[in-house]
Amino acid sequence: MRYRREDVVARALQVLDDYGLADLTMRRLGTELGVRPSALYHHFANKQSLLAAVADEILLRGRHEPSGAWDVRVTAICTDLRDSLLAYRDGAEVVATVWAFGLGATQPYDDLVAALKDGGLGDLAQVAARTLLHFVYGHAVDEQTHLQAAAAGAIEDDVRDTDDFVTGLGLIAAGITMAKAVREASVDR
Amino acid sequence: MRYRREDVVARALQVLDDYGLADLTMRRLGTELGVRPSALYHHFANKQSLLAAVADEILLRGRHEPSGAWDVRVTAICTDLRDSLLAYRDGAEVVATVWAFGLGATQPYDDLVAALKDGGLGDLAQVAARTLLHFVYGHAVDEQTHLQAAAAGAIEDDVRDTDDFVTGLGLIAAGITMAKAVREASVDR
DNA sequence: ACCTTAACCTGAACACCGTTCACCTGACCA
DNA sequence: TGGTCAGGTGAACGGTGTTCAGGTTAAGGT
Repeated sequence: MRYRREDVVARALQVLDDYGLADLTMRRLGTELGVRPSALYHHFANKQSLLAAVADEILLRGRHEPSGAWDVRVTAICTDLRDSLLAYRDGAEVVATVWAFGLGATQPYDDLVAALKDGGLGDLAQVAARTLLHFVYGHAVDEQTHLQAAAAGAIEDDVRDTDDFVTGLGLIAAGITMAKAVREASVDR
Repeated sequence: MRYRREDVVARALQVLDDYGLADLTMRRLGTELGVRPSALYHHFANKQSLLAAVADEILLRGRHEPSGAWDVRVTAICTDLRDSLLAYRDGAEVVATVWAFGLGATQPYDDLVAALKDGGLGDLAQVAARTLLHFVYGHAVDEQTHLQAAAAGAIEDDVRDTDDFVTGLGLIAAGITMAKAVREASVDR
């Protein structure tokens, strides 16, 4: 059996979901595909590139085209993003890392900036988008970490996580709304 | 020469600052101390514990006792925290990871919750504190990542980072202030 | 039908990593 | 003087990402 790039990504995503990021190793993935590890380097320059492709695939599979008023769109983008991250084991960690290193996963940022610019945030759009992403990624990584600790240890899982996410997101959204008001007042009319 | 736990932590912090997290290895640290790597396991159960101690040391060295009105205290805690993280190479990454895994670095969270409770945020204090930390850690990790990329590549370093931090922090602070107002109105009077 | 080309893969090695464990050493204290 | 024990040694174990010269196979044009 011979594989194409996309086959490898799909299998990597499955290994990630089944065994976690720590066990998503080039050797493990190779074994899973019935192939030597070195064969994977014909599809990806290094493991980071592989992970970047996996991150983009996670985002692609959970993507909804943003629509509606700018503020509900911002909320929807963040909520959908969280759902995408939580859909695969260690998904948040993978996507957050790839985004932080600038290797991919740019879609959520682009969508957020577009929505915020439509909302008249102007130059604040980029800062606001990054602030939102820091929250969503941070919260999702926390949630998945504790979720995994709960699966191994004795702690029962919190359903409070979803409420916390909505609350935290609302906090930032309120700040953005206020900043928009201040901005429009300073331009006078 | 024989070492105590704190000597090892101090040296680890120096290795971190000089060579980065990727090169802070048990073998490297051992060599730096003139000792076999296995000797380090007399001071720490594993590398994670070592990193937890390093994270706490970073926070301890940059710590200012919080004081003043609750809102300026919240801002001061976040700003000082950022300064602490940026004071050592890869400091943000180390502290954020230790905090995420629940192995230490709890001081900033405790300080923030205390300040927010003083501000009358009530049950929202914990959520607000985590939201602030997600921002500070996320921003600092980004900043340090790009700062390192700039040191290696051709990109010149942005001074815009500090402005971005203040702006983003102000966004969340505004959201918290608004949430506080809403909360107090709903309790009626 | 043949042959070329490029994509795909092998096998073996390299230089690391965190961690364990039986054993040794030297300072301190009763 | 002798015991205790924190600190250190040396060697190994099983794992990691990555490289590279060479083999193999599928596809496509002539």
